[in-house]
Amino acid sequence: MTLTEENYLKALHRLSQNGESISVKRIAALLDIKMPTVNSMVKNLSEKKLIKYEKYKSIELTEKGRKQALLILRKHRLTELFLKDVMGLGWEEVHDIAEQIEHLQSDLFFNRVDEMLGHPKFDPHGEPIPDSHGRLPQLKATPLSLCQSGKKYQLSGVLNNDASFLTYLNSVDLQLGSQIEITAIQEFDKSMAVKLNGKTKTVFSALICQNLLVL
Amino acid sequence: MTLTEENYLKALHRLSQNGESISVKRIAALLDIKMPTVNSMVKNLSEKKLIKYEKYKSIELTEKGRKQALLILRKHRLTELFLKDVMGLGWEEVHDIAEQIEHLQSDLFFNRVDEMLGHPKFDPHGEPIPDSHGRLPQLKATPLSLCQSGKKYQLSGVLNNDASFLTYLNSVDLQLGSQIEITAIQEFDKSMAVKLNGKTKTVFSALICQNLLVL
DNA sequence: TATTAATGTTAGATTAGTCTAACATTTTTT
DNA sequence: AAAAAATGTTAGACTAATCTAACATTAATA
Repeated sequence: MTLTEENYLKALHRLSQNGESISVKRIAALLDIKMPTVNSMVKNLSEKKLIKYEKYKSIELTEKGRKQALLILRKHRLTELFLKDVMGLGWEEVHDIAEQIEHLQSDLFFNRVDEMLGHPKFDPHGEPIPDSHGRLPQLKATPLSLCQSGKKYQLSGVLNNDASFLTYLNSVDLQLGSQIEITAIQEFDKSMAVKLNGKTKTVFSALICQNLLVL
Repeated sequence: MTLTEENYLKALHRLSQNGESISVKRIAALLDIKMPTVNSMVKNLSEKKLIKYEKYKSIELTEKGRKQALLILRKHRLTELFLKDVMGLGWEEVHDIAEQIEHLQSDLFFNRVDEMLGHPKFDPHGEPIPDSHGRLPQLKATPLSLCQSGKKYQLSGVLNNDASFLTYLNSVDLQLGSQIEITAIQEFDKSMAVKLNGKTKTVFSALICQNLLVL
């Protein structure tokens, strides 16, 4: 597969995420490429059985195509974690570099990255990292707001990256992997009384709960 | 610059290393590409002032071209060291991966790699690593066999990668950067009595001395 | 439902990098 | 110095990925 084809597959996968059907227009918009160009690439990918395509109909990834997309996504997410955790780059700096590294052809390299990170299952946004066969773990991180009282969870990501939110998380010493136990939920405003890492007790507003992803 | 252009520049630089003049034929052979293809690329690089080219004459890198080539070489050599020392990959495994990573566009990434490695000046073969401006250090690693008695040196590379040789180096705990002090040189067989890292005393045969590069 | 708007497709051009076949120049050998 | 060999160049074709302009179909709206 060419680098360009890989980028189309990634885009296709991303568009297929939010339920809506995939159109030439949307691909063109996402990749900032003109529609006729997309059209010819769509034909190409269709010939390679990576997508299902019929004129004027909406586009779908085949199983083969989805697997390829997930393998690229795996490389992207592992790379982001690596750049951040091993190399100490800032979260906002890693995306562009990962966009380039994700296209490397070297199982050896990515297996080693995976190993150095301890075979992570989720990235810092709580998004699952596909395994080396392009399969996704069944588990999906849930917003804390949908969780039950009396249970324990692990912070697996956040849905909001505002500085003020992240600063708050720091202030209560909440990091990826931190334990969150819900001790009570207020009926009225949906705020939650929680115990963090088995120690600190505090209260999360509904808004905070909506932005914390847990497992 | 495109990836292809970068690879041509690297090839040009490599060919310019061993004195001989650079011909279309030699570039074609090195890159495994047909001569007419090389010919057109040579014209292209010439227009971009990266090489000096006249029909039927031999080819030379311009200062600009050499600088570009050295910047790529820098990325390649830093990457190889990183893959080996930070990621623990084998020396024989790193080249192909570095060939891909060397084309990444990210000063941030390579500066961080450089930093994590402690701004190394030489790669494990004793080859100098160009600085971030594409300049080479004046120093050139020397075989230990040409060094003087009573002086201290740092191991900067090896000229032999046989397993038996490397195993030997391991057995005397000799690594890149290790200190080697020459305490005496035998007139007869050119063997050297040495003190390693200020501790271990041993004797290196002439053959060993010829294959150790020091600064 | 007829028209208009939005979206999708085709046709044909362009660029980078590659090729083969044919021709040109330089170098080597006789 | 002439012939042969080696090397270099030009011409023209091909593929992947892009574009614009024109045309076609589907969806929205009056």
